[in-house]
Amino acid sequence: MAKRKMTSTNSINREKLNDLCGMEYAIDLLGGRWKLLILYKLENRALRFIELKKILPGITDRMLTLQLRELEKDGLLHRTVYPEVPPRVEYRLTDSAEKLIPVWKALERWGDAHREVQLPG
Amino acid sequence: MAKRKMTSTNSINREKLNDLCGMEYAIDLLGGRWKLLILYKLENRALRFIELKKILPGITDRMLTLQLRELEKDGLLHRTVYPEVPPRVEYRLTDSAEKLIPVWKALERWGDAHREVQLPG
DNA sequence: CAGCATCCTACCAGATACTG
DNA sequence: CAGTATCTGGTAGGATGCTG
Repeated sequence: MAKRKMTSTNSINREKLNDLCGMEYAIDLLGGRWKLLILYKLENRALRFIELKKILPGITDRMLTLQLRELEKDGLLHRTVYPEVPPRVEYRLTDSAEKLIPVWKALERWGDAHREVQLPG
Repeated sequence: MAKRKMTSTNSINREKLNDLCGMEYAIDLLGGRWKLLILYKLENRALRFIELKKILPGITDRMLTLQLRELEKDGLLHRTVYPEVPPRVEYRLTDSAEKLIPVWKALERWGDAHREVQLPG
């Protein structure tokens, strides 16, 4: 089978979509180190580039830019540029992305619970 | 901040756990191309190595082995070896992993729905 | 069957410098 | 402020061959 790229820095091959179940599709769009985390931080609020950078520990400008661009392209983020000086750009969730809120809420709860089990005390 | 490895082929740095929210912890454990998919395929059934390989399109022996070992180490899979010839090894979800079922169910539904929106027709 | 060992490469992602 | 451009190393992950 043809190699399907799957990293945080790629978008899905549109021609291969019919081969994928919803899970694989979702993993393709959200997989990687930063994407889910970025969406999660944008829950119920728009944030600027620099604000995102502050609350995403260790991300570089480059990676943040790349991830934001892909999330935008995949219909998960809105990017709004305000024609001001200095420039201001805000990112917020699309309706599609907001439907993911229950998913990451559940994932977060699980993470907290599982961590307790694995690291008691 | 110290670089925190985050790939499908590493386990979390236990000393850094206090810095992480449940989300980051969960992403660390489940991130990457295969892990969530493997767990998903094991829902409600135990599978053998070769069976997993068949239903995971494109995975290599090497990657499947690596991912299974990490999932086992992180407390998400049970590995049962039956002392037979030829050898038989079965993998099944732990209780912790079973608590993730609602997460990937929701993710799967979202993937299906989002794909419809992005690719009408 | 269920893997491990080895080798190899593409490319992810960090560091740094620069720009409108 | 909100990004690009460029260079680079590390590693994810593929191919192949072998073993208990």
